[in-house]
Amino acid sequence: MGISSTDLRRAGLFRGLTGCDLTGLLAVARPQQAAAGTTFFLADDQAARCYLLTAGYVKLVQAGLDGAEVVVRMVGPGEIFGWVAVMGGSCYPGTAEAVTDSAALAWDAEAVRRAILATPLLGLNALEAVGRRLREAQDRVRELATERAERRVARTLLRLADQAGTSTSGGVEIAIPVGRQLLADTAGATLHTVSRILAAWDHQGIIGGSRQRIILRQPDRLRALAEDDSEA
Amino acid sequence: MGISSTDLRRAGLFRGLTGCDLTGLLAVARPQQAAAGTTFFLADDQAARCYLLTAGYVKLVQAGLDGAEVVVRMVGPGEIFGWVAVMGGSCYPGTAEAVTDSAALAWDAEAVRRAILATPLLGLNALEAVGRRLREAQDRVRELATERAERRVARTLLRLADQAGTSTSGGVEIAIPVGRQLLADTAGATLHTVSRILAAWDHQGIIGGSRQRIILRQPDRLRALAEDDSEA
DNA sequence: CGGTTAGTTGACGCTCTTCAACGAATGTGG
DNA sequence: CCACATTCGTTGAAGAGCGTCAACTAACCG
Repeated sequence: MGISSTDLRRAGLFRGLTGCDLTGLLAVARPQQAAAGTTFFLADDQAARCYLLTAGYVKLVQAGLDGAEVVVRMVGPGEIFGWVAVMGGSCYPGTAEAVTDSAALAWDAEAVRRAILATPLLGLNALEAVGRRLREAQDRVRELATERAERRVARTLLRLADQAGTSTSGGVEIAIPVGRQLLADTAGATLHTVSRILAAWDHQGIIGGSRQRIILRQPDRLRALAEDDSEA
Repeated sequence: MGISSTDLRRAGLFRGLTGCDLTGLLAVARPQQAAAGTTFFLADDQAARCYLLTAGYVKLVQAGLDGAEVVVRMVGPGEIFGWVAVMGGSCYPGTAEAVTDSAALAWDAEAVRRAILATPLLGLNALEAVGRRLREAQDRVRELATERAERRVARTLLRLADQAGTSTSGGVEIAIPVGRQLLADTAGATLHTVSRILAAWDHQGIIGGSRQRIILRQPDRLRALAEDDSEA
């Protein structure tokens, strides 16, 4: 079950690259695994490698001064992580912890620099990927600054569904084990607030699920909560 | 008062480029001005150009659903803006409004793509610049999610001082006209909360200044407020 | 000197956090 | 298969922070 070049081509990062380029990149990549709960790297580690997630889900977590955790990003298959610190030659700003059993390809910082210099299109693609993430981060800044918890949680659920949703008969199920704490750390709220909000939505039939599992039964109503100015 | 290649070289974006590359880039750049209060581009405009600020200060603003504004970033001389939207071929996510009279160099989206393909190092530099932005944005996400208003305002002031501070006898003066509203939009708070916080600091001699002008009289105490877990 | 913009300050109340206790689901070892 | 510890989730009550409303003062500008 090796990783083929066609797998790689599917990742946006490698769009437009020649087969030759891809095999060259594969040759210097190191496969790496992380079981659920373990990490690819820790915050403040010297950034030595950057990653392309091939399977599983990884959360990038930053710790606040008082121990509060914030999920900066959820990474899904085909997405890259750890690139920013590597390009800047600094330390990783957060910890990359596998939420499910995960697999990734890792490249050394120097190998990536060489690859971009040799294949400028790769740099262009990376720039686009990092740019998209910058945009997402800026959107979250706006949301945290202006919107209230309920709406942020709604958005968080929709994003997760977008990233890891599988359509079932009863609605869209999020294929990642999502606990209240994780949701809270992602939405910028406390476990308690999230629990209350979800309980209310559950009673209204908007969502369902059980421990660590969430099903969006009425995504439209969630979308309304996330975007509308008035209530439903 | 044209812009020389040495000016450009000072901007991190062009580090390591040859004089030949630089003159080529200069040849396709269009100088553009914006008086204080006017804009380089508006949110939801089709992203046609990206910019390198050569003089002045520009704020990138996103508007929330209810009309609340959030300052996503303050841009100073030598920094680039508008790149993310251009690379993604999408619309600008926010408005770029000059806070002081400003000047910039603008490049067409296609020219930038060509330049990066021709000069991969430029792509590498851009990737690093965008990466730094991403990191800053993620830091702000963490701050907004975990810290309270007072600390966020302290950080905002320190950042502004870092970016546009001039040392004077009485302390570090921020060389940008900073109103309470701007500060609030940047820190993620309301005008009123900011006013109260600054009034308190003023009484304690931590800061000073007058209308639209702020002087950090005791930057160390501000730093303590921004970073320490306990109070002063 | 009026008009306008920027800033201050008080009172009130809504969200959300905090503190605390409880209930429910999962896994483990006997 | 059942007692057990552990993790996860729920729910109530109290209070803090900060947003909102409102009124007022001070500075700037023709």
